[in-house]
Amino acid sequence: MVTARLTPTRSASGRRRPVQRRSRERVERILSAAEQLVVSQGFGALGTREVALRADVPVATLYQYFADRDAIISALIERHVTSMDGRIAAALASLTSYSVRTVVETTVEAYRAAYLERPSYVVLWFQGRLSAGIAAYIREHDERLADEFHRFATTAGMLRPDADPLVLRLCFEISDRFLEAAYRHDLGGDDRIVKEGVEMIVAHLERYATSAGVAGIPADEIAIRWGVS
Amino acid sequence: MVTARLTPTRSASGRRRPVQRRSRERVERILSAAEQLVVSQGFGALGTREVALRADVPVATLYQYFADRDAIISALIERHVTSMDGRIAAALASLTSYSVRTVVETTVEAYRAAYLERPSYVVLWFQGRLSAGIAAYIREHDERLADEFHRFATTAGMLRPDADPLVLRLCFEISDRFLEAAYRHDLGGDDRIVKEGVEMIVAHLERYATSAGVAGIPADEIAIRWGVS
Amino acid sequence: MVTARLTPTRSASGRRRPVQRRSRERVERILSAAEQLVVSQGFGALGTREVALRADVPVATLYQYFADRDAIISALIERHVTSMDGRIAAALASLTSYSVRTVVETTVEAYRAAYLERPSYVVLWFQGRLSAGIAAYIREHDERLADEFHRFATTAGMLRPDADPLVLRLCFEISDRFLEAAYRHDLGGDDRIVKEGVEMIVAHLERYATSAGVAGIPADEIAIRWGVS
Amino acid sequence: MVTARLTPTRSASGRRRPVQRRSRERVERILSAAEQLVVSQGFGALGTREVALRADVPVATLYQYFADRDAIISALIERHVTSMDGRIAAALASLTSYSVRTVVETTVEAYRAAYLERPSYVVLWFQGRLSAGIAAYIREHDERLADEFHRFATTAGMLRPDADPLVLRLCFEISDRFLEAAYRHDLGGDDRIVKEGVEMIVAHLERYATSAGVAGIPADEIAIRWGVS
DNA sequence: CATGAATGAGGTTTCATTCAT
DNA sequence: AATGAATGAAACCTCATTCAT
Repeated sequence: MVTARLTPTRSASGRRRPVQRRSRERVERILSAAEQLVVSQGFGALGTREVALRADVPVATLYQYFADRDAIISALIERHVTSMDGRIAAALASLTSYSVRTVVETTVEAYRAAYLERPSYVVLWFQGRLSAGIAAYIREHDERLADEFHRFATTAGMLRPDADPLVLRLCFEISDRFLEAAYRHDLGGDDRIVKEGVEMIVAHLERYATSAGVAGIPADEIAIRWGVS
Repeated sequence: MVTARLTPTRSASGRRRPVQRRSRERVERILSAAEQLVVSQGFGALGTREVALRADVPVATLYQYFADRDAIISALIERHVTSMDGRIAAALASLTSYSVRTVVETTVEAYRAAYLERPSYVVLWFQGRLSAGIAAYIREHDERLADEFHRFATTAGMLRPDADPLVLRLCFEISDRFLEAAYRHDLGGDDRIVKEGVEMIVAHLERYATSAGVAGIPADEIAIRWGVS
Repeated sequence: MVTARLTPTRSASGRRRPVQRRSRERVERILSAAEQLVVSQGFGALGTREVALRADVPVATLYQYFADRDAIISALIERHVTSMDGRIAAALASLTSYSVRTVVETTVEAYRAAYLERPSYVVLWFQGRLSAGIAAYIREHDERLADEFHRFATTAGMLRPDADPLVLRLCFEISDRFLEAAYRHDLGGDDRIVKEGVEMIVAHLERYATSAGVAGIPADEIAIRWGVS
Repeated sequence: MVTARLTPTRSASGRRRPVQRRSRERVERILSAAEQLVVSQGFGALGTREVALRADVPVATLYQYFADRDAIISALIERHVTSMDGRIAAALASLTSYSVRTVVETTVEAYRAAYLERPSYVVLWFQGRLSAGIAAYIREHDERLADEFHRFATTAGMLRPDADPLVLRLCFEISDRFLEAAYRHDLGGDDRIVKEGVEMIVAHLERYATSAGVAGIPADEIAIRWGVS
């Protein structure tokens, strides 16, 4: 875990101190190097020596910022998760009409935009999930996100009140997978696969939707807003 | 890759030579040890030393049967794939009526039966997919299987002739995933997840099905048989 | 070695400068932390990081007060030696009658009192003796102390003038050892071992003693005083 | 701990197999290197890298013979202890008359002979005693040896039956120490120190001796023999 | 004077693989 | 064919120390 002192604090004068800026840059460089490595060689290749080499810092310096090798992986994942959550929240908040289809499509679009910007995402997401603690972290996050969707969709009246949260969790799992498949061979993402996947998800969710949830609910008629936690 | 000499060849006399039988047993022991290890400790723990220890053979002896560590993993996967393919073929061959639903359900049931017998499957399948060459192997196999399904289903008249093979490939991907989700926390497989997943796949495939493919075609009306390759 | 600036010097005004007082406190804190560490974890655990942590000063700050890690150990030992010498001097100065037995017993008692107050002593003494320079320092000190005893005892007429200084040095060595043995398992010191040891030393020294040295010489008949160096 | 297979076993033909001889030589080389290192630089310098360098084997090879760094230290100590015990037993077995003095002098002579042959002994003995498990091992060994002496001496009628075993333990401790002192500066051992030390021990033990134990008991009048365990 | 940050050097251990027999 | 022994390469991590501020 990145140590707290790296969180951007401002000195009394209001300027960031250069030392802190340098630290920040280094953490960035290290994480970028790690990401690059994971993406090109797989998670197994993420060794301290290699990361340090690519980040152009001495190995010992890694330990200034990260407790151990796992902490680097954690930070990598965390960074992605946070970024992803932000993108989804922003995308959903800007919708004017909420239907199962618009919500699903918008969410998928948010992922696609992220993938476009950072192709490392898929690799991180899929391979990171395997090792011990990380797996738990990602899974919990995904389930939390799915449950948030469930709460939002039922409260907003898109899904019937008795819709099982498990359904949404499954939809997240499956979306993960078709997205992975879509981006596996094609850095831009195979449009046909995405389209098929979205149809599958939308069709499935509409089984649990209210008629308003199918037709769409104007944003101003919804009391609850996404991500206003 | 298992070295060629292990493929069951018969000596001039027509009897297997005892040495070969011993070799065969050893390969089995090694692969079983490897599988046991992967399942209990994860793929990272599959080291030559450990495998040899559990198989009760000297480490150096591994190299009599396998070119290198990766070859052990490959053989492990290959063994599973072959076993899985056989199970699916047998299950489908015994159907009396072929519909999208019965074919999907039967296939999924075949997987479930295999998982029940060999819980190692999920681990092997999901974690093995990560490292380099293995990933390619599994993916190719899955695509070949999906394409075989496509050929079978269109030839048999279950799917419309213009159904995109890609649709079936996607269904395989997604089935993989909901099965993984179902078996992740529950060694017996979460029935609700499996049911949801099957419904999603069936509903999606029926979009591309003929009416006969939805209703079911008697086995004796189908010219082509599954697995008679 | 503690840097010179820490020797209590007075500024021109005759008052200690507050900065120096702070330094002094810090040195104390550092040494206490080091001692605590050595006693609880052994000498091997005396690392800069750990000492700094326990002393609650930044690691780099250690180097304001000590040239390097060894200097901390040296200071630790020095502090003990000085304290020990003071205790012995005080104890001996208060004797009213000087005989081989009273001197030995009093000296041993002084050690015991010190051990009682600072159980760290044994650890410091025995383990510290190993590394390079420290060993020499302690040995020299012990020999100087033994020689001082020799000078005192012969001048005072307790030992015969021709008694070999080597005998006293040996007695110091051996006392060290039986004390270590006595305190090894027993924080209070095993009385039986101490008693045996004292008897052994006294008996041995009396071989070289004058008859007055065995019987005891009143303090006011002795021209030389201990510790008036 | 050296693995069992290194114990000199003979093959069916009665010849040592060359492979085993080579292993044996390597273990010797490693232990000698370690010993040399400990003696010249102290125990702290006993690092795997350094030992391997001096033994002229790759670092990884150390782990063929020793489980870890500590195992090397253990083997070093064990080797010395075994050798020492043998020497003492041999020396005592050859005595024709047993008195407190002859037994003490003979034992000390055995130590001296060992020191002469292997000057590393003192260092090993004294410094090894500090780290964790080794300390316990040596101490226990010493106490066992002392108790064996006690049993032998009381059974043989040299010491009074009520002599406290603790007395002998203390004598061992102290002998250790005066020997250390004697050999500290002088590779041949300072004769005067040894002489003083022996006198001190003999004098002390004679306090607990029978008159026969002082005068000497002919070997053939003693039922029990040393080291015939 | 004080210190956060940086780092070269080294620590021990494991690994997959090869080779001599 | 079988294997005990050997090993280069790399793994992660810690340490005492210095330096720029």
